[in-house]
Amino acid sequence: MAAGQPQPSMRSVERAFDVIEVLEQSDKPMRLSNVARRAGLSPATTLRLLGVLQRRGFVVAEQQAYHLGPATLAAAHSFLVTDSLSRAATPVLQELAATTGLTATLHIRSGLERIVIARVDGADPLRYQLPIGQRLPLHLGAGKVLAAAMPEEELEALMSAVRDLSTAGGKSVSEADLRAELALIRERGYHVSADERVVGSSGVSAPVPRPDGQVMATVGISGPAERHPESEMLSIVPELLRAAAALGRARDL
Amino acid sequence: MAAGQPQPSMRSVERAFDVIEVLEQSDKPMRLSNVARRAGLSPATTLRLLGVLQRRGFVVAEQQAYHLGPATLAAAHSFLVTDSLSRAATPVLQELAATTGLTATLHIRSGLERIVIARVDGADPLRYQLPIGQRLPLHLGAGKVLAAAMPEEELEALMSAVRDLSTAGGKSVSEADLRAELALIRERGYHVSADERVVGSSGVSAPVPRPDGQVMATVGISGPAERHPESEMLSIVPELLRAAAALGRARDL
DNA sequence: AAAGCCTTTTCACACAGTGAAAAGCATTGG
DNA sequence: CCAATGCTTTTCACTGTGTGAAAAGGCTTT
Repeated sequence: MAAGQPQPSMRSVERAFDVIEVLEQSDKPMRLSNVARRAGLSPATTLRLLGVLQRRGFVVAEQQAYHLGPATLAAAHSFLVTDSLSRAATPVLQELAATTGLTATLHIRSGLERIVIARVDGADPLRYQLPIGQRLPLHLGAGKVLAAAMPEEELEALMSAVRDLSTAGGKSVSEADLRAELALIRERGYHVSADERVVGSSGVSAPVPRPDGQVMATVGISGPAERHPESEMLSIVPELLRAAAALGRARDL
Repeated sequence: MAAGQPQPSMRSVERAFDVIEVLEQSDKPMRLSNVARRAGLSPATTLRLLGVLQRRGFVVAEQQAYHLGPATLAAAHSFLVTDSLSRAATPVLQELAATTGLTATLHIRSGLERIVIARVDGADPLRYQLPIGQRLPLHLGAGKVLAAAMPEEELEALMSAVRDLSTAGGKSVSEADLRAELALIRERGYHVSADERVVGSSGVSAPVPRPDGQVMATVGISGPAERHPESEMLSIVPELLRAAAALGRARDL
């Protein structure tokens, strides 16, 4: 395996993660019946799975409302300490943030989404949430850099998984539009965005290449659009590409 | 269920989490055979489990070395956003840290360990690692506050799980010693420690009660021992207890 | 008090998950 | 350069695990 997709099923294990995903998507604790419905499982099975997850600390039940538990944090901690990209991220992002005054972010692709792995805020006071660990789409903003590197098969899966491709700015986007943009990104090696995922925010992102050529991560810079015109974003590109290359080299300790 | 321990087994799911735990404990990527050995599973089964975990993003394989993946971060993010204690933690810890100048920490018990859920550094430059998500023992430092609240059965499990009860300072501790200390903590409602888990570090911790009386979390304050004598730690106790009560009340939004 | 919905338990069956063993690969050393 | 060792991956037939329907037991709601 190590990269294969022949499916030795493991149904019950798969279902356990379905439950985790359901709980992850909810922003508040869920009742059993609700979890079961969302995960497409019978209440009996769901109860059993939640029982195991609970004993393992991945789920916490407050009376009868379930949500994810502290063991998720312990696992995440291990990931951050072990993963070579994560470990390399902080200093690189810090330098980017320091020299540009903007917010620097590292995303890793996971399935048909991307996850915020690290982030360093620049001088600009545009700080929403502490978004480390947040799942974000692949078809908006920095996500496009990752989408541009996907094999056709997965790209199709993405297209059919996403109902509405239009941006937060309200611009409607067809599949053809998106594909054209991805081609452009592949050609140029970076992507400049504005008002895509967040209105009023613009940024530049570049792919972080792995030794084998695969692209599973992006580095990006972003900030409030009015204060930072596209020209400024473009001027950062060389430095961004240097940072991306540095991160790419970091995979072996 | 919701608090029960009748064991509807789910062997394969349980094993999946055994694998996660094994990977979590290792600070570097592991090979298949190694994971299998540590988890006590056959290579075939281990491979299948890793396959599922990989597809779910909970495990990443770099060539043939496995470690935890970015999906753990996404789950942790959801936990931090959803869990009422975590959400309440930051402001409370900030105030504690600000008024005392020390580091304030919140732990939650998970199984026979505790996990660092939130932490705010005080003025003192005693900052090792970014330890959020770290697993720490229940028999040292703030952990004792949690151990003191455990039902006898679980306490016994803890005692037999921990081989060596002695502190980092080198003081050897018998089971009777520990039990006596736990009784004292139950009586007083807080615990002052020095050189227990980390040499040169001392602190005070208090239990965070839940409405049902259960104690599954601790708030604590800690700093370098020479600069902060026990008397100073004791003077903080009232404020600490107030913080603990505030956190206890926070469980319902 | 009855109706409705939720959680939890029980049970018999089917097939998902299993490990032994074989087949492929890589690495090491003579 | 080939043999030997140790790892990963595949295959396969058996068995016990995981399964959902249905019943039983709790809450709320009206």
